[in-house]
Amino acid sequence: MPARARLRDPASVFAALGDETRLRLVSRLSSGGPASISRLTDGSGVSRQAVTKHLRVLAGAGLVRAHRRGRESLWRLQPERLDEAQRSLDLIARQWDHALSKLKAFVESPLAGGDAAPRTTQPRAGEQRRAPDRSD
Amino acid sequence: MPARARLRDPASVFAALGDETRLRLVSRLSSGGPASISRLTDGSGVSRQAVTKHLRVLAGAGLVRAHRRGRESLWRLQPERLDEAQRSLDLIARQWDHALSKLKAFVESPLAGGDAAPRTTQPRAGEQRRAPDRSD
DNA sequence: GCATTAGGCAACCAGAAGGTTGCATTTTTC
DNA sequence: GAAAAATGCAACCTTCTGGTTGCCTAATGC
Repeated sequence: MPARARLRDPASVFAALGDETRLRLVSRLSSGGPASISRLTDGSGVSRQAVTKHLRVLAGAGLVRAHRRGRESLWRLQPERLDEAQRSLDLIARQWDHALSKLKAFVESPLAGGDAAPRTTQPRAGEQRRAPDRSD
Repeated sequence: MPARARLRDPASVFAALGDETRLRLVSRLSSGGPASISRLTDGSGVSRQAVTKHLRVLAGAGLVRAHRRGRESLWRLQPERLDEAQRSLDLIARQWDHALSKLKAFVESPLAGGDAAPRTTQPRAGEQRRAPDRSD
C-alpha cells in the first residue's frame, strides 16, 4: 500500500488521531513547532521506535510530514488534513441538525397524527422543510 | 464534569470515528435521524452483532445514545461530542499557527536566540544557524 | 398461543496495533 | 578517523479489534 493512499479518507485521519500517544505527539508538534524524533521521544514515555511508528501512522494519514536535515529528521504538522477532518465533523453536525429539524417537523405535522411517532426512521410521508432550529 | 475547559478524552472520540464502518454509522445517523439496530444493519455489509459492537464503541465515546422503545432500541447521535472534537481540532490548528508565527519571528530575528526563541524546541548550543527549509 | 422480529450474550478467531529489543547505517563532532 | 548521536530495519511479543456464529430472551402480530 502506497504511503499516501486515500488521503481524503476521513476515517484514516480520525484513526490516526485516535491514539493517546499520537494525539500527544500532534499536540506537541502543534504547540512546539517542528521537532526531531529524539526530541519527540523525550518525555513521551515510550521508546524512540514507538514514536517513529506513531509518526509514520500520522504521516500515512497525511497529518505530519518529515524532511531530513543532516542526521536528523524534522517532523512538522500538516494542517490541511486537520482542516479536512474539521469539515468532515462539520458536515456531520450539519446533517444532524437538518435531520432533527425534519424529524421535528414530521412529529408536529398534523399528517403524522398525534399518536404516531415516526415508526422507525424514514419520515418521508408528509415531511415539510423547515428553517433549521436549535432544539437543544 | 469538566465540560468546559479541558476536553475529556478527545482521543477516544477520534478513535471511535476512526473506523470506516463506524463513520458510516455516524453519517447515517446524522443524515437519517435516529434508527434501530436492524435498520442500521441493513446495507451495512456486516452482521447485526458487528453493528451492535460498533454502536457501543460510539456510545462509549459519547457520540451516540440509545433508548429502548418496545423491542427495539433507537440510536441517535449525541452532537456535543462532535462539537468537542471539533474544538479539539481547532485548538490544535490554532496552536500550530501560533507556533509557526513564533518560529518565523525567531528565524527572522536579527538576534536569534533572544526571547523570541521557541521554548519547547530550544536549539542547542551551536545549532541555530540553519533556517528550517520549507522546500517541499 | 405461537411464529416472528429485535436484540443481548458469549465464545471464538485472524489479523492489526502498540510496544520492545538488537543491530546496522549515516552524520556530526572532536 | 573514531566515538557519539539520530535514525532506520527487522524480528518478536502481547493485547486489542473487528468480525462471525450459535443460542437465548423479550416484545409484537396474528
